[in-house]
Amino acid sequence: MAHYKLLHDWNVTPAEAVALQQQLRSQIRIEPMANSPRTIAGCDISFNKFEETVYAGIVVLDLDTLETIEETGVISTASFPYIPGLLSFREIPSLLEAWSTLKSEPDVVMFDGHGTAHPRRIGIASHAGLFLNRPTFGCGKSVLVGKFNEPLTQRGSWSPMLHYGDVVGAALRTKDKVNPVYVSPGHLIDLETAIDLTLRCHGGRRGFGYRIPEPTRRAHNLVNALRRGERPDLTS
DNA sequence: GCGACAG
DNA sequence: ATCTTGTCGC
Repeated sequence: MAHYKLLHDWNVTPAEAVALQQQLRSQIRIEPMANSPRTIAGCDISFNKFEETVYAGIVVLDLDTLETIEETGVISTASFPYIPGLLSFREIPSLLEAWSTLKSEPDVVMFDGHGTAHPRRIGIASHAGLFLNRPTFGCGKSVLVGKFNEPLTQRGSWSPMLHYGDVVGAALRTKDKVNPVYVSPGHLIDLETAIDLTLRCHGGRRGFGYRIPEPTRRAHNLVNALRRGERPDLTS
């Protein structure tokens, strides 16, 4: 089973969460990946509004064929509320539970959110990367922080996202004429590699494929099916 | 002080 | 995030 290191307690107040981010940010390493990845994991959580129960899932794919290698899901509970800038404290705990049930160890992990494109440069992808101790990056559907020029409409076009003088990520077009996704490195990876991997995770080519990259898309479908009770096999 | 604000 | 049908545009 895949493991991770519990760097700190998750039972904290919002103020303590911010203090933890300030303390952890110095440990984040933005650098080229040490090894060429063969597998990539996508993760996501789903829940019914106003309820504590959350459904967390992870899907592992082969980077070359985009075939699903493994998938897992868990039903858990999230006590921390959603607060912009503190998303990791709400989602990572349950995602780690799912992670611990994985048989394989993904080479790199994609998150539905941001990495360095965060007010304190430690979005969910970066935070999780420290716990998992492996390359991670974020691919969000909307912006938290960062200014950028609209990239050209062609798939593959991108423009840097700037925040207080730092290039924190990229607005990347994953498909012709559709809104861009926002990519940023999490830990043990650089922006260029994160962009490349995101493009490789597209069922791409001429009108096929979606805006959301396959790892996240499949994880999203998985957790929704779990929430609706359509995947009893993942529970028992 | 006002507005913005991942999922 | 989630609740939901049709509809505008390429």
